[in-house]
Amino acid sequence: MATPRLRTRKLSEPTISRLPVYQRIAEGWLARGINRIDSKQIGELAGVTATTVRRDLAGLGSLGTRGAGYDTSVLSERIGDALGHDLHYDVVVVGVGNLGRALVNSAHFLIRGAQLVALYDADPAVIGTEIGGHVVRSINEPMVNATVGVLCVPASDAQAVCDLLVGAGVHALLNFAPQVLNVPLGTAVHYVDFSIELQILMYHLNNGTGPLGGGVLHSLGIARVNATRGA
Amino acid sequence: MATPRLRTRKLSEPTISRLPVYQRIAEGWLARGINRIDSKQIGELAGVTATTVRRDLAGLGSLGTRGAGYDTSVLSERIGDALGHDLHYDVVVVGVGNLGRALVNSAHFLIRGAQLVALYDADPAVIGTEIGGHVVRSINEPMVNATVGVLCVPASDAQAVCDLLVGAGVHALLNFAPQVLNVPLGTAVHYVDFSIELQILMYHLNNGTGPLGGGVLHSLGIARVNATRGA
DNA sequence: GGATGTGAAGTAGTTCACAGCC
DNA sequence: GGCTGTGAACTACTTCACATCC
Repeated sequence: MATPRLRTRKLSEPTISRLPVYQRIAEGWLARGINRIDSKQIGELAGVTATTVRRDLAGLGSLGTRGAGYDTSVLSERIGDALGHDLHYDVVVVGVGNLGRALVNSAHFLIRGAQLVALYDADPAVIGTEIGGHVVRSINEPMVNATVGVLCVPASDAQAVCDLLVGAGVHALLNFAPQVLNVPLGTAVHYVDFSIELQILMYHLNNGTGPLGGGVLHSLGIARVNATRGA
Repeated sequence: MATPRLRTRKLSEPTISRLPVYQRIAEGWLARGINRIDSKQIGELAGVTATTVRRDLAGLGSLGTRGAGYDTSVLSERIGDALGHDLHYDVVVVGVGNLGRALVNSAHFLIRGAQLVALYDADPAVIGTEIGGHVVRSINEPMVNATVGVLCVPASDAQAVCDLLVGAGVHALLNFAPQVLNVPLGTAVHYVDFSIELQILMYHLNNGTGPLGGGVLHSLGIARVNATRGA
């Protein structure tokens, strides 16, 4: 489990959120047979400045070549290392409504290192059916061992499911329910809330703003948080 | 369309992402008949410090009462005003695969002010069927007039759909495809990328970190961004 | 020549600490 | 007494500008 290894020093939160973007860009170029890219090109595609790209990448060590830019395959690999893609993660998805299905069926969702091991649901109508190559299990069955839990359940069930997952040894939760979760110290929870994303967009619409304003007016670098309990 | 009005001064990006959380908390308490809340309580439920809550709310004017906290109904209302919930938004969703359905069927997704006006898809098998009270139209039909467009299409189709929406007068896009969009200046784009959220979580899992560390170890305040083109 | 990597400067956001008001 | 609202300090992040190296 804990495989600390000689990882790079701690990266900043904004950097962490941008690295996956750079990696995807590098992989895209690599797939097209291009194996050189510079910080200006990455920045344009990612919607950030070239300086920011260089700072972010400098945090992973000296990956680039002065005068020539970055090697796309080295870049992809080193970012993967920094994000922990070389480790192995067993992922459990709880709740196979439309959102759960969307994730399970998405080619993009599970990246290298992450492997779906089980699906759970409470609805007898879907228990036993097969989705994305996995038979949906009852939430009342014992949980399999896993590292990451993804919650795609209603807010009212989120805490109970969270407790089940934590009890089964899950240390990281991706929570799509608009509900703050209580977890033991040492458990990471990351919240994604669609409604909040829409509200952020609406604010920018009203105010004609967005952090960036050059040619492409992105509403980049926004965030997500959590929600209320009960109600 | 443009209804600028006497809006509050510009709010910071992190503040904007937290206000919807505070609002939901206030509404939850209000629904339970409680009409007073203080910054410490909000902070605990939202996973931020009381000071941050007060700073954020101070940006909307003096909403609170010294010694007594905030009135939950006033709070909810004023946050709604700041985020533009008093205005009206016509929302179009393109792509009614699992993700599109999840959004359309979610009670939480559309908040006050936002109204779903049409669904589009390219798949003949779903065109003409009814989802969430709306008949799915063909992407080849002319687009209805709308303010906000939600893209739930594959990355390869995202730019084309984006162009259609922008051509039809849409000024704000919520993009779930892992694809950076080119839009005219003045159009807001907000990106949500599930795979990136998972990668951020995995980083925190490996590093035992998370911006906050008190009792609840949230991986709060993370972000989203975009992706590569082509591939 | 050209692009990286980085000290230094600048900007934005958070936290402290307390004055002000109920 | 208690909690808001805010100047001041602090911390974090970004941008500038340039020395460094291929």
